[in-house]
Amino acid sequence: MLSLKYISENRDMVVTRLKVKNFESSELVDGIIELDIKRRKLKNILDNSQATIKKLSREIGTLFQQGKNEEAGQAKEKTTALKEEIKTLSSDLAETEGRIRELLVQLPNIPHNSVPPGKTPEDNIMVREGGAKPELNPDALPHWDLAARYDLIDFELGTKVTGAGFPVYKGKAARMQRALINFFLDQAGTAGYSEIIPPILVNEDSAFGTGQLPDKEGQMYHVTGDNLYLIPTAEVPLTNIFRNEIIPFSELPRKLTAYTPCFRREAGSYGKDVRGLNRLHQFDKVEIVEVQHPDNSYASLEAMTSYVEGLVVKLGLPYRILLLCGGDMSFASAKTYDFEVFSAAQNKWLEVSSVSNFESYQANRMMLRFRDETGNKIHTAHTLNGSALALPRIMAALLENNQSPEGIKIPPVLVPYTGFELINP
RNA sequence: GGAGAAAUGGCAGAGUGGUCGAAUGCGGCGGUCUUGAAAACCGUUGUUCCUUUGCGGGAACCGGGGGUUCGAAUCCCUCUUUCUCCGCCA
Repeated sequence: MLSLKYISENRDMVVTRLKVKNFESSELVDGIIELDIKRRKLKNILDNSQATIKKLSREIGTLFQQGKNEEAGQAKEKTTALKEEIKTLSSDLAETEGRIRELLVQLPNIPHNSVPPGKTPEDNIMVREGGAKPELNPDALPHWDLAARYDLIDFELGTKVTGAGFPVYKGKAARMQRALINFFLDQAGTAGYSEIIPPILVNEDSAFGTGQLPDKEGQMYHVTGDNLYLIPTAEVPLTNIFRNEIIPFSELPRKLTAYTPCFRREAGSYGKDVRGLNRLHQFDKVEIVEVQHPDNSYASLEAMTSYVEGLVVKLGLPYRILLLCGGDMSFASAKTYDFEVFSAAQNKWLEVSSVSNFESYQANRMMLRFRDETGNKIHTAHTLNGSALALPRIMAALLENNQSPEGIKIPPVLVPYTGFELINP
C-alpha cells in the first residue's frame, strides 16, 4: 500500500498518477486524508490524557507509600473521568485507524513515469523480441496432442486423481520438468540468487503482505481448517521472509530464488485459453525475488529482465518482452515487463514470466525496511520479483516448436539435465 | 492428540503491582591508550506514532488480543509459538 504520509503530502500527484492505471482515486484519497487528520487529532488528545493519568498514578503511588491514604483516595477520584475519556478516545482512534487501513488497501500502486497509459493488452509496448519462429510442418500438433501421442502428460488422469487443471507428467515429460527446474535454479544461483525452499502454505499475514489478501482472496486455495493459503507463487513466502525486518545497509540487495509448485483457483477463467498446459490450477515455477535500495530498484528491474531474457534465449524460444500499460498492470506493481514465448503449433504467444518492481508497495504492507548508510535512519525498501520461469508454458512451447518427424528435440542446454536428446515413441 | 513448563531489547538473562523502556553480561558503534592491533577503561546503543522550523516534548510497545487496577513486563482470561515427557508417524 501507499504510505499515509506520502498520500497526505502528495494528494494531487497520487490522483493524477493513478489515472494511468485507469483508477479514479480522488474520493478514496480525500477520504483517507480526512480520516488521517481526525486520527492525528485523536492521537494528540489521547496522548495528553494518558500523560496526565500517568502522572496522577505516580503521585498516588507516592502518596500511598507515604501513608497518606486519604489524599490518595481523593486523587483516585480525579482519574475516573479521565479513564472514561481515554477509553472512548482509544476506541475512536482504533476505529479510525481501521477505516484508514481499509481505504488504503483499496488504492493500487502508483505506476512509474515510464509506464504507458492504456486499457487493454493491446496498449502494451513491445520493447524487444528475439529468437526465430520455427517453420513447422502443416501436420504439426499442439502440445496436448503431442502429450497424448508420446504419453507425456495425462490430463484425464489428473482429473481422475484431483480435478481439471492438475495434470500428471509422465516419463520423459516428468524428467524434462525436473530438468527445467534444475536448469533454472542453477542459472539463478550463478546469477547471485540464494536458493530457498520455502513453505508452500502461508498464513494470513503473509498473504496480506504481498497483496494477495484481501483483494485476491478467491484466487487462492484456502485451507480453512488451519486458516492457511496455498501459495499462488513463491513470491509470497520469499518476500515475506523479510516481513517486519530492518535490513542492514550492507546486506542490500537481498536476492532469493526458489522452485515451488503454485496453486491458483483461476475462478472465472474458461474457454480456449485453458486448453492443455496453457492455464492450470497447479503448476511449477522458479521465482526470483529481490529486496533493493529505492535508488537501485529500477536498475534491478532491468537486470532481472535481462536475466530472464537470457533464459529464454538459452532455451532457443522465440520471445517478446512487453512493457505493460497502466491498465494491464497488476494492482501492486509500479512497473512490469511480461515475457511471452511463441508456441508455434498453437500459433500463439504465451506469457511465461512477469517481472515487476513493487517499489515500497509491498514493503509498506509488511514493514520491510532497511537502515541507511549512516546507520541512523530507517527507510522502506523496494521489492521486486519475476518468474524465471513458469514451467508449463515453457514446456508447451518446447514441445510444439521442437517437434519433428523424428520426435521432439530437447534444447542442448537441457540435455545434461534430461539425459536424453529426443522424445520419440 | 494427551500432560507439564516457558515466551523480556541483536543475543544471553534479571525483574512477580508503583518514576521499568526495562538491571547485568555479550555483541555493535564512538573514544582514550597503542607504531598498529588486542586487552583495559570511558561513553553510546530498539521500534512505531503524535507534536515542534529546529533543539526538544509526549504516547505506545516486555509473543498476539482482551480484562482487573489510580497504576501491569509483573495479576486474570484467551490465542499463538517454543521446550520437556507420552502417544502416533513420513
